Amino acid sequence: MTTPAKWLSAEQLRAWKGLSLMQLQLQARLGRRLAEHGLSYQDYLVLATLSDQPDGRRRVVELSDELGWEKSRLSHHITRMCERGLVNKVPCPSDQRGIFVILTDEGRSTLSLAAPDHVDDVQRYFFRHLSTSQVATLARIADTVLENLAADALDA
Amino acid sequence: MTTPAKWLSAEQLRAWKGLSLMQLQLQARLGRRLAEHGLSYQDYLVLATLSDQPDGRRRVVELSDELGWEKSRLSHHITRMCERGLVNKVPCPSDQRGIFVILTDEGRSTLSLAAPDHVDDVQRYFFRHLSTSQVATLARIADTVLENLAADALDA
DNA sequence: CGCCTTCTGTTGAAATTTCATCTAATCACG
DNA sequence: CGTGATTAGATGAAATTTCAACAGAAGGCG
Repeated sequence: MTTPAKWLSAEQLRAWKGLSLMQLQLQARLGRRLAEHGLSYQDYLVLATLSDQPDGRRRVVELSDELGWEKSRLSHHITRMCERGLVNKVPCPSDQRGIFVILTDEGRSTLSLAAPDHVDDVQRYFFRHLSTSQVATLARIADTVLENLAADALDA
Repeated sequence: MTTPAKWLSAEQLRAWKGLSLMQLQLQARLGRRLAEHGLSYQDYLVLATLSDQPDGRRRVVELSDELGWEKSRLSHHITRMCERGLVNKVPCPSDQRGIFVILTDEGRSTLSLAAPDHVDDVQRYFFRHLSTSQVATLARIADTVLENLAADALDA
């Protein structure tokens, strides 16, 4: 064969374009609802990630990994969320460089107000249209692709 | 059960988070390569969309639909790409409000230089890890979700 | 026609994100 | 221990994206 693939097939193109368009539209839609609670979609992600932890705290670097955000972006964002009273920053005892980001009471209550509507939207606009096996396929695809990206990043 | 779904299942969560993380990382990776050709990922999308058309031209409103960008974002972006000489703007004869965005020779050649590397990356980092049926599933999911979002936007 | 509504695209300011750089702390290792 | 390399996070300026408001053109309908 010449090369593995000179271009994308029609089906690949449909999947590729569709996926990013879907992501954009979905995010826009979800953001519109979250705005009613005074949160951006990004704010929500941060709050939700913090609340995954029982003590509502995460190292900045952990958040950065989980969300896939550059550290600078996260740092700026956390600063702004701090000013709004949604989170706090406290130094990490075991690593003097580290910072814990912690949910404030207000952050927690804002999240708990927004979450039901948000989850409802995610179900309505996304999962409602997917079969169980489709969901499983998505999860597996994401894991596989991410694993390979990570592996590739090591030797590169 | 209480309500249809109070929260997301573990598998749903895995799919949901994985999908957006994948998108972010993928985009970052692809962007890094495109930067070698002096293009951002966004630039590439615009150029590629224009080059889909035989005459390399699109109405701004068409681009906005295809890319899912807000018109203001697109307007600013086109302006900047104009200044860099990648595209031109010409008024649309049949609709005095309309603007055609057109690939310049430089835009076309920049794209043709960047495209092979980019397509290669998309294959390497994404499609390489997917079976044919997984690709088909992705395409169908995106279409379905987008259709329902569009339908929902009408009566809302 | 005249009026009202919708559509297209632009604009400038504000908010967000990126980029390069910097400081301090940890780590690896002789 | 000491030194050089790496890591965590912050910072300010530049680039990008959003938001609200706007102007002109089309379209609908009396």
